[in-house]
Amino acid sequence: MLSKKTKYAFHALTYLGKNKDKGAILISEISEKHNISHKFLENILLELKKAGFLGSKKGKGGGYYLIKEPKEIPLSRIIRLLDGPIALLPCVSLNYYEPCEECENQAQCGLNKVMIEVRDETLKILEMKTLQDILSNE
Amino acid sequence: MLSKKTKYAFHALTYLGKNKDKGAILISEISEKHNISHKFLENILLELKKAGFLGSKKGKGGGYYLIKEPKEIPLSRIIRLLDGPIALLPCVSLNYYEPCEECENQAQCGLNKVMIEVRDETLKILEMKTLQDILSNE
DNA sequence: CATAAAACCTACAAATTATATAGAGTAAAT
DNA sequence: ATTTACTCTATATAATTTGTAGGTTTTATG
Repeated sequence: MLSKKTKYAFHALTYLGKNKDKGAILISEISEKHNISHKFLENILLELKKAGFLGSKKGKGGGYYLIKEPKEIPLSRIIRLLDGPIALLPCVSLNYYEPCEECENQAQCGLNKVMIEVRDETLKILEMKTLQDILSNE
Repeated sequence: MLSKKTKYAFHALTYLGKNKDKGAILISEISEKHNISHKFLENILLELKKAGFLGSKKGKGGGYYLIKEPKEIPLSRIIRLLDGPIALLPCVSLNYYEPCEECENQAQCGLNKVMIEVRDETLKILEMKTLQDILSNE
C-alpha cells in the first residue's frame, strides 16, 4: 500500500494539474479540499519541489504550481520519491538496493529471481502510467 | 516492500518445498538455515498452517510439511495472508476494501481509476507466479 | 508411565516507521 | 512596515512491525 504521504502527493499533484492555468495555488487550498493536515502537506509539497516537479512563489499571492507536463510525471517517480522502493525485496530494488541479511547466496536464491520478474512487470505499469492518466479520469 | 514476515514465509515455504519427501521439518531447522528468529518463525508457520498451506505433527519427530502443490500456491495468496492488501490504495483493494477518508467522491476520483488498473496488472503477475516458480529457480 | 521433544497459543515488549505538529526563518507584495 | 505564505529543522505522537516470554498440549520412546 502507498503511504498517506504518497497518496496526498498524488492528490496535490492532481489538484495542481487541474488548476494549471490559475497560477500559484495555496497549500491551504489543497489541504482543505482534500482534508489533509496543512503542515503535513507543507512537507510533502516541499519535497516535490526539491525533486523538480513543482515551482513555488513566496509571500502574498504565493503558492505552488506544476513545472512539468503531467505526461512527464510517471507514478513510479512519485512513489519512489516519497515511499522508497517499488520492488518487493531490497535485494531486487534498482534504486534502493540492499542485500538480504538472511540470504547467504543471492545468486542462487529463487525468491530473488522471481521478484526480479515481478519488479520488471510492475515497473512497466508504473512507468507507463502518469499524472496525465489520473487527470484524464477526473 | 514485503514485510520480513512475508519474506520469511516465502523462505520457509521454499525450504519445505525442497524437502517435500523428507516428512516433517523442524522449525529450528528452517530458522537456522535462514537466520530467522525461531519464535518469530513459529508464528508465521502457524498462520500458514491455519490458512491451509501447511500440515504439522506435534511431539518428538514432529514438524511442518507442505500440504499443497507448489504450483497451487500463488504469491498473491501468501502476500495477502501475511501482509494484507496488494492494491496500492484501500479504496481499490479487492480483499481489504476501505473507502478513502479524504475522498469525497470515489466515483469521480482519477487516482482511484488509475490504481484499479495498476492493481489488475499487478495481480496478473502475482497470481500467475507460484511457489513452483521460486523452486524452479533454485 | 515418565520423560523429552516439539508444535500450539496468548500476551506482551521493543524497535522502527509513519504521521503530524511546533516554531522560528526567509522572501515577496503592498 | 506589515502581512502573507513558503522554507527549514527539530520534535512529538501514533501505529505497525518485529521479536520475546512463558506456559500448554500432543506425541514418540525407553
